[in-house]
Amino acid sequence: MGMVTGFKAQSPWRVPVPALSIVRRIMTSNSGNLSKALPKSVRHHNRAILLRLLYPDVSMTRADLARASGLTRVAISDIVAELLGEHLLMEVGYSKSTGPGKRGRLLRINPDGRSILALDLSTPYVFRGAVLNLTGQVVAREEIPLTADGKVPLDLVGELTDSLMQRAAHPIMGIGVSSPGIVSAEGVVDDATNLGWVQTDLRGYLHEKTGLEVTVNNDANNEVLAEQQFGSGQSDLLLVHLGDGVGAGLLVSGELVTGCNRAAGEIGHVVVDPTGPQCRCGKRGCLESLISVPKLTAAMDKDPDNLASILRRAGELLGRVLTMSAGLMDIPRVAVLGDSRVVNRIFLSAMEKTMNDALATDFRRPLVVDRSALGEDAALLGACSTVVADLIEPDGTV
Amino acid sequence: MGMVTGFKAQSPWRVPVPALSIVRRIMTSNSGNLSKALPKSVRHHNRAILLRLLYPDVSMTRADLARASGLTRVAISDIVAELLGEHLLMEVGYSKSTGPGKRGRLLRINPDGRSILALDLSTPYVFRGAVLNLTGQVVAREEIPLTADGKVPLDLVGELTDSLMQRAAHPIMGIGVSSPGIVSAEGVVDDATNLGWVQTDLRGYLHEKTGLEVTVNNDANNEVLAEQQFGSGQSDLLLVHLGDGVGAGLLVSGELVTGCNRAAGEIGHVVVDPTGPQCRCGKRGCLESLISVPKLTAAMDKDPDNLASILRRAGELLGRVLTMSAGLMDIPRVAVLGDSRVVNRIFLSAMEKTMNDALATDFRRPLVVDRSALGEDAALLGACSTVVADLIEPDGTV
DNA sequence: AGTAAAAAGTTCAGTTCCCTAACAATTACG
DNA sequence: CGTAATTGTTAGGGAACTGAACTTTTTACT
Repeated sequence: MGMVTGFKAQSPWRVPVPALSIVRRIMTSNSGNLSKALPKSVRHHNRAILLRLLYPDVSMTRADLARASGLTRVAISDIVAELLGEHLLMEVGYSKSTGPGKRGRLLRINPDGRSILALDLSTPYVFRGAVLNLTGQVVAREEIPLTADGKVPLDLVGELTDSLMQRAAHPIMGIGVSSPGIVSAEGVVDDATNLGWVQTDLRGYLHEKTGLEVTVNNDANNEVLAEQQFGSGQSDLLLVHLGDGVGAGLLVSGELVTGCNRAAGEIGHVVVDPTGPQCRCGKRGCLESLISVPKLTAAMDKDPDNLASILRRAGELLGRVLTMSAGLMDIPRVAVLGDSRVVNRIFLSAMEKTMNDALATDFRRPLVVDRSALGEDAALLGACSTVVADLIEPDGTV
Repeated sequence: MGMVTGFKAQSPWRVPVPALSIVRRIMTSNSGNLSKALPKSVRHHNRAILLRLLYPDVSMTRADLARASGLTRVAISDIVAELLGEHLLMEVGYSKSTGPGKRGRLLRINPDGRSILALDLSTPYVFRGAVLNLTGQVVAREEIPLTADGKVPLDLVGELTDSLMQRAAHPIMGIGVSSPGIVSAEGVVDDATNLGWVQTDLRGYLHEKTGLEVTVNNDANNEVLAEQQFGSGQSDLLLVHLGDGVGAGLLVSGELVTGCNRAAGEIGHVVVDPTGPQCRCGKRGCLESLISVPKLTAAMDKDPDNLASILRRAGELLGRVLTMSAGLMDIPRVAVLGDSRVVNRIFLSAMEKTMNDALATDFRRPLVVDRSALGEDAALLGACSTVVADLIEPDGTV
């Protein structure tokens, strides 16, 4: 390899060595993963890896876990002993023999090792709650109507929580909440106009009341987590919830996108047609004013002969406004959650076609647009998953 | 707290306890952070925390570092001794006294502790390279024209690397590359049509040749990393590069978004106007066919009386197609990089106004649209930052 | 049937990395 | 000048991993 031919060494650029105005890196950067690591954190991390390998219903021997995790059998035995002691794992018989050698004892998550409480405050007229086990199965349900006798919503949340706690048969791991509005990292709910909540410290209230760990997230955000954890398993996913409003949850590399104002996914009042109808938010042509479920069903009721074309146009509109986002983030799938009168084949295929027509290239696999695999329980399951995440996500401390 | 009033215990939902089709969590999920943790990883993590606190030119004493990191002075002393031994840190005098007590010794990054090689293969007609120090200052530059005597681009990359290595005055930490096209996680470049690269293992080639660590990223992706590291410091940021093509880089919570096909940011050939002009990609009305720098300058040359309106319309168009993404991800700022004949005040303010008109709500701070703080060196600086990241990002191993 | 090989899980010693506690050195202040 | 505060270091101890060796169980081969 000879010298480079024809280059100008030290050539002066137009920008004259831009003196590198190195602005100090702002410490809010990088997902806050700036906490110190302790030897203890190593254990926490490795516990999470084992639990994730087994979650939700995989059976493996210690030796399997060692191979899968890269840790030694010694370390696995130690961690497993700890997890068995905490009733998070259970032994379930012996492995099938596949050749010479001692058969290993199969381990799996003990679904009833803990109970999880989940609240869904995002449905109209009613607060819903459930007790779930570690694997996300609903063990018990409660609900409490919002119309109730002059009580404020926060008290109803308290009562719902009380009755859920009484129905939990195992140690309660934590409370997960799906709330409408903007939810801060500290669990403070803002802008939940339907509930009249402005800067309501929901996490503080529940933690104070119960002493339990409490995670609060926006409803659509939790729904996309549920879709990952209990649905498709995809780690890049956009979920759009069509309901009375329009919200979205966004997962990138398995991480929930929350945004700089914690307002990620709040797309209902983004103007998509400045000539559109007046929205209750004051602007014209918000997405919500065009394709919310009430708007579409009203249009369909009014013009029952053109159901298909109403739905097709709505699907095309939603597809059009989301196309660039799907392209920008290179997302493989958009899941839509909502009333099946609206979110049906016609709507979804119009949306899918619109997006793929605009996105198609040879380096991109076609985008899939379909209905969320989860039903009405999505928000509850998502809330549950935020609680379980403390156990199976290594990111936590280290 | 009494019993919940008016709830239906065990009420049967329309979806009859959806049997929880718990699809097994696909193991590609969650950013691949599933590697085991060892005591060694703890040290790596804590080293990174210290270096990040000091990066790029902060001076602190050991005691300062202990307070800032949460680690004890003992641990800090130990880690610092190690870093001093590796010439990554240096002592620079004593701290000012602010009260009683011994004065501490100030520590800072030793900019010349390592050299970093950066290559920018994304500019037309020429490959550019630079030697940088740890803090991202350019120490030397090289370039090599692409027009050269029948040599294939890969050989030119090799020659450029050779000459850069000769100019590195300190131990070389690694090579960072900004390449056009789609770059896989393994550093294989695909779809770089200008260079004729299809499935070209650039990282393998350079690693083989030099034995150094090599990171390869798409050019726009690296540029947004540079903008974070050496520009604004924001950890949520969209950077749009207007050049012969149109590309973007996206940062969410400080993490680069790469997408399921590694095609995140490849927005140039997303159709934004199906009635638009034919694009060389075969489709009609791709973003690139409407607002690439050549297209806009051609339009401006042809109609010199309407420069402002051409730019305004272009800015409005770009703003319109990016609005939903900014809303969906709740991004505070869009930075635009490109020729100042196009990316100027008129263009940017049209874009900014378009987006804020559509996004404005009371829970969202106004979006900022401006020019990237970095100039032509953005891609080089970004490449450099990917190399330095191994040092100052705790996420790596643990 | 007997023996060798293989695999699972455990025991033991050793390493890394952190913490707490105690100490020496330096500085300000009354 | 003595006391308190602060920095940085030394010494001892605990948590969590590894590697090597060991026991037990199971299969396979002669």
